[in-house]
Amino acid sequence: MRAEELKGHLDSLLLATLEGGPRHGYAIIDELRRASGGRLDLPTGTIYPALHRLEQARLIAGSWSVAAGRRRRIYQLTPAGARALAGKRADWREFAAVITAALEARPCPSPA
Amino acid sequence: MRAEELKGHLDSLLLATLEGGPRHGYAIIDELRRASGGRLDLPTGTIYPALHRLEQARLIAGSWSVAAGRRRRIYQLTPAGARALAGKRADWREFAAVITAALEARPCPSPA
DNA sequence: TGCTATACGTAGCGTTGCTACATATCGAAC
DNA sequence: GTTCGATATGTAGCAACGCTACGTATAGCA
Repeated sequence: MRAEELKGHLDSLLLATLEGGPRHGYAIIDELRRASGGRLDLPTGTIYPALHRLEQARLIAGSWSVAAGRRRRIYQLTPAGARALAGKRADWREFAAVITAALEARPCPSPA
Repeated sequence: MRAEELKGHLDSLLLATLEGGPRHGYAIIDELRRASGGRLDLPTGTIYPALHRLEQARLIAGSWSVAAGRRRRIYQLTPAGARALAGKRADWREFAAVITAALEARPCPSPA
């Protein structure tokens, strides 16, 4: 999976993962790997800045917790985040349809 | 259609459009608009640099022509471009499947 | 003591698509 | 005749994004 492809779609994945309940960053990586059959294995340097962005945008809310001596930042969807996710799902469906159509459809033969 | 979404997929669209025969930049914009039902309306500042990239990568070959007093740069797929397009189509199908799965699938409830 | 897994973080980089602008020709409108 | 829009190409500079590479820290096991 090339890196550039993911651009603009990562936020949707993170929000969708948090739809299943609050999670911390490391667990989100695990869940995305699981949900994709291992094809989505995102580095921490991708996840954490993205979570910070989403938190600043108030789409997710974070809080610290400590379990087994390890500090974790637990994130959960805000109402705004849930609305954003719905919009992003619709966006994705349209985007995927457009790209698929343009890729698969035989274009009109060029007049040249 | 948000801008970031397209990143990493534009090259595929351009190659696919040229699969229908040689075309110049302006005509590619028209064809993409037609093939997408108007939902893909790319600015020239997006198309031309992308075409230059693809030409430098030898995936397309350009040549000047003059019709009705207007100079045009006609591009056509190279054999390498056709191979690249096949790969990109496969990439897209996998990418779309992964994102769709991650977006639609209910994730495992978090243990938290 | 060292290694691995867990867990978070950031600085810097490279790629990419877009905005805004510049240039030029042609045909139609005024 | 000049203005305007469509046709046609081009570039400089910007902003956004995901990744690499690093750093920090704790827990558990060999």
